[in-house]
Amino acid sequence: MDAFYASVELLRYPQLAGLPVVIGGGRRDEDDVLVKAYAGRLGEIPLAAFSVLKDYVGRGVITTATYAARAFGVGSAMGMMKAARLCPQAILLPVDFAEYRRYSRRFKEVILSIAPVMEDRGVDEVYIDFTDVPGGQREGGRVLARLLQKCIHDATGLTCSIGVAPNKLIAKMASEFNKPNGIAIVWPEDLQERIWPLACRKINGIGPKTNEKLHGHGITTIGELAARPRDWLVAQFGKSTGAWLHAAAWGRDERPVVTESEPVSMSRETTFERDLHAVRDRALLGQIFTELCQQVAADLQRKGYAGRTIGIKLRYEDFKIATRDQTIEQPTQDAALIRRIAGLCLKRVPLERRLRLLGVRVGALMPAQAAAATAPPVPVTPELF
DNA sequence: TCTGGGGTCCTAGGACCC
DNA sequence: TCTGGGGTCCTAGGACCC
Repeated sequence: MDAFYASVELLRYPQLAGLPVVIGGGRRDEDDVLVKAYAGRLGEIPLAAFSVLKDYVGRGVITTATYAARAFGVGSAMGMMKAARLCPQAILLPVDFAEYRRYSRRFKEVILSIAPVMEDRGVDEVYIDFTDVPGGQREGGRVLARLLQKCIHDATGLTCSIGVAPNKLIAKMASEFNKPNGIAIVWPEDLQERIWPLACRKINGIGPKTNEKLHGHGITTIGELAARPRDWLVAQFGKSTGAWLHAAAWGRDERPVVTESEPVSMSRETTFERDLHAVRDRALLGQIFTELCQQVAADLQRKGYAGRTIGIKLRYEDFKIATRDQTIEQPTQDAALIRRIAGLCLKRVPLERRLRLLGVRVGALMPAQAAAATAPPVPVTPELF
């Protein structure tokens, strides 16, 4: 989906069309301020709904920016304070995940009604297997892609960009070619001309670290990566990553479109308004800790899962991360038990430095029903003879 | 001007068992 | 008395993605 969160907000507030708008989480000033520059131009937007980026205080990051805001160099994952310097006049809207999820469900329903083999990749992205969809091969998939775009737009008012290719790896790259509201068809024989000139970073799975390492070896483009012998890549990056890098550069990817999966873990975490100290802010930390446990437990219960591995995550003021976890006998979804085990984890981690973030995680999940079936029988008081 | 939240997967060492 | 592999589980950290 194109600029998904921002596009949903533009449906709600059409008078923002063409203006720089950013969607950001985190905290804002108590009093949301409407900047004078926009006074009179925005009609009936409730003042409480938004503020202006330059008035933001806090530690949030941008989740989405409209194309008008992107023109100022503002982009996702950028700190709000930095974005405010680049584009102080941008309208700032708080995130409304519930609303985005509603639109997410809607566009996925549309896709499923047309092409039932769909893999969920988060709130705004999916893989679709065109192979067995009637007409899915016409014009290399362009006809079906156009149909999907039209049906999604009719149902939601939103635009999306679609890449069609022989596998997920190339399709993902192709989907970026003609954003927004674009379609790109990439054939196997297009590899050299359309994929090899791209930066390695465009490969889904090559992040900042691998990219840096590749740069260190003088490898910038996918074509340069493809030129390296497989054995050399294995020697540099290890058996698994090396082989994968080679395959990816040559456009090879056999992963199926996975239509169903079970969650592995659920977690809640929060970044504090200010860094907290384990001793000096003990009461506040304890309260936040308990709330996180309650939230995870509620998530587990609502979704019908229980887990055996309880863990915590700390981020220190210097941004270093520490995790601890402990596995228990029986899966649980109980807030008090999670709190108790997480408390034990907390005792095993250094607490001298101040903390920026605290998180609680439950892993090794299984459906709560299955978990109940594995529970040992309730002990019976032995009869006394 | 400091950098969110919720996930998945991989690696590597150690414990433990056969 | 000393020495084998193989397999699974647990734990901590890290890379990456949306």
